[in-house]
Amino acid sequence: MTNSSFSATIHLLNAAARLEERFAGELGAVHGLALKEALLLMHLERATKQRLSRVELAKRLSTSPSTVTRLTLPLEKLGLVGREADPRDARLAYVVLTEAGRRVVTDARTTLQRLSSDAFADRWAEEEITSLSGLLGRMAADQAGNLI
Amino acid sequence: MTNSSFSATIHLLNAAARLEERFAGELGAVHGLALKEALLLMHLERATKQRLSRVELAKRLSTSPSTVTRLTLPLEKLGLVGREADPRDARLAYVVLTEAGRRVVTDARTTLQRLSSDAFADRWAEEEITSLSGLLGRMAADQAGNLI
DNA sequence: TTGAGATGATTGCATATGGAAATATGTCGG
DNA sequence: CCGACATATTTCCATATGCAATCATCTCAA
Repeated sequence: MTNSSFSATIHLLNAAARLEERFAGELGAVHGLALKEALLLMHLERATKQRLSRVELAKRLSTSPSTVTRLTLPLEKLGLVGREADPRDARLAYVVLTEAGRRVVTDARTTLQRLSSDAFADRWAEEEITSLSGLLGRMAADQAGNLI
Repeated sequence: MTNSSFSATIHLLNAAARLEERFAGELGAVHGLALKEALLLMHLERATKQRLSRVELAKRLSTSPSTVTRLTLPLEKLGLVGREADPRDARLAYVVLTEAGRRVVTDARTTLQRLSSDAFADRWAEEEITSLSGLLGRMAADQAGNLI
């Protein structure tokens, strides 16, 4: 008997790698955004005041604070995000979604939704997708600030 | 109503990122292997004659041929894999698992199984994990040479 | 109030990775 | 057989990323 946790893990890593590969190309071609940049904007969109500290973004993206710093640089130059200080804590440098950023993230999400639908288009019943989504969602049950 | 494909996709990417982060540390500490190196060895172990061409490995790992070339270099120096030519096609440079590689991959898989079990330890019923594994496996149904 | 330790952000450095180019070899039609 | 095109591998180059060090600021206890 094969360890089912192991089996799920291997399948999960494989599926994610394939999806990322598949998404990166089209998302970049359509919006000039990397997948992680789109996810970053989506986190901002969903946050209170549409802003988050860099450390908080790093946690939600499962990446390092330094990566967030470098990820936001080009987005700031493009005017998709801005920078805000916290009056109570001068260490914080919030990343805040701009009006232009709101437009871009809306479009990018539409593209991601289409790509997602395509990925499940064949051989999948709606209830199977819902079941999969629910189970995967449970893996993030302990996590704050989920996108969905 | 939220697009369930989109929801599943977002959860999938998030779950994979968290698992990779979690696994990388311990796998490296225990065996000195990166997650992708362990997966590479596992693919070889499962293949006919325990060998695969670099292009085939790239497909199965969802990475580029150049990455496979560089991934195998240190593994070869460690004696975990070797190189074999194909008598019929001089372009091919098979990556073949060595006896030392077999031992290492057995140990690494044991570690991965333990880490996987830990990841699902709480809040998960066996049948839920099996269901998740089955659904994720369907996402790879079109793929040749699956690990599981 | 003050000093020790914690936290947020950035930067330097080393490593990882993809894509294009270069090279070698194979295949196929004429 | 020959040339055009395809395929496998490697290398070059640019980019991406994590970690450790650094700096600034905050918190808390004495």
